[in-house]
Amino acid sequence: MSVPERKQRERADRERLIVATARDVAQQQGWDAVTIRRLAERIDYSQPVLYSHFRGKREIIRAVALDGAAEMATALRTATSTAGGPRARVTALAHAYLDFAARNPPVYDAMFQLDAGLAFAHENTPQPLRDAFAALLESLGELAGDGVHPAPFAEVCWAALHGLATLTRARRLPPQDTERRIELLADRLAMI
Amino acid sequence: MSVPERKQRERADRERLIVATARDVAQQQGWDAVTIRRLAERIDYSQPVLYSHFRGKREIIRAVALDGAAEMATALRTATSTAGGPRARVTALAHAYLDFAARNPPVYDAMFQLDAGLAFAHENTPQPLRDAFAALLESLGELAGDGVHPAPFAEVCWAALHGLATLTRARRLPPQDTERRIELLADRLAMI
DNA sequence: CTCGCTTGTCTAGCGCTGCTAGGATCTAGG
DNA sequence: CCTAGATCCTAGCAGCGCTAGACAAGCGAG
Repeated sequence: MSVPERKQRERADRERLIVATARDVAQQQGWDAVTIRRLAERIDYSQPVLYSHFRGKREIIRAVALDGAAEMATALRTATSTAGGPRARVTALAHAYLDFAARNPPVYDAMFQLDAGLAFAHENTPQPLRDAFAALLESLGELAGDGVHPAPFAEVCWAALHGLATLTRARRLPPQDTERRIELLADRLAMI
Repeated sequence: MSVPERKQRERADRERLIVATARDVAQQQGWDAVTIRRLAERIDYSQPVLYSHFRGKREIIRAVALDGAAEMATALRTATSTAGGPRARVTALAHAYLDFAARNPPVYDAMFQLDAGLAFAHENTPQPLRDAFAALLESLGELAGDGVHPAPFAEVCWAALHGLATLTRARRLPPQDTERRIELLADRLAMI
């Protein structure tokens, strides 16, 4: 292996380490605790090293969001693939979605709430995000019914799931009725 | 008027000025630009004066949220009161809700996104928030249908509206199809 | 009217943040 | 071994939330 190749690989490793550390700190103490200084101390480098990888905190959040999108896409696909009919698929999808949001709040925020310079359904939407949304569309679009455009339909379903996820976590909705809400959503939106 | 009364009134005036200034700055430049220092400079007082009114930034956000909740409640009631049937009422409500969110992003964030120590459906939920949610329930609950609990139903509707509002503003959903999404939501959720 | 006290306000400061300039150090190639 | 360049760190700026302690204004008592 040539020397520049090794250097490049080490650099990529360190970049992954930064992103993983950021995600870890965010998971433990929230995004506010993710400071460049703290990350630098955690990985035993000085601050300017981090700035040589990422332009700022926004770009780190962005990197975490892209990682999370890939994870979520596989989680959704796994959940729907093992379900029987369309009705079971949509509830499985809803459970998987809300479960991911509940288990990884900072990652979910990075993907959908924080300002990480991310735009969806746009020409320069990064691939992992496109893929995660595709995973949603796959299961939801098939339930749109005759004469209903699958895309806006899936968007509304997604919005409902997103609303349930964020309002529950922000303690704007009591968490105990989640199951009933999912069933209700499936009944109405995904009526077969 | 007695002297302590006058002092108390002046103090209340100043408190309203602080909240109004915070809302103004947030509307113009976002919540990140709302710093105690900046607010103090804007109202020509020093920082400790602000801390004599509010324990910190959280409490200021909270005050803005409560103001906004009262505003939203009247906006929703106005919109639904002038609509004819249930179907017209739910679309009017959806439009009013999304309109409020689009016109007052920082206020909406203070109410539903930011950590302002606010909890809904809780014993110590402040009155304006209870009232805003009551305004939502009024119009949405009547569409639940037979054998469906109105409260969870209204919560799901609310979650869908919240999802549309936040995802659109965060540029996760393209804004141009909003009208179609509202119609779709009304068709499915509020089918009569 | 004057004195002491409460109440209100400000100045100054601590520790933290994101971010950057410029110097030190280490490495690879000649 | 010696030099050029890449790499990294020390040190610093401006701004943040928040607070301690100094200071002034206004009140009631004598």
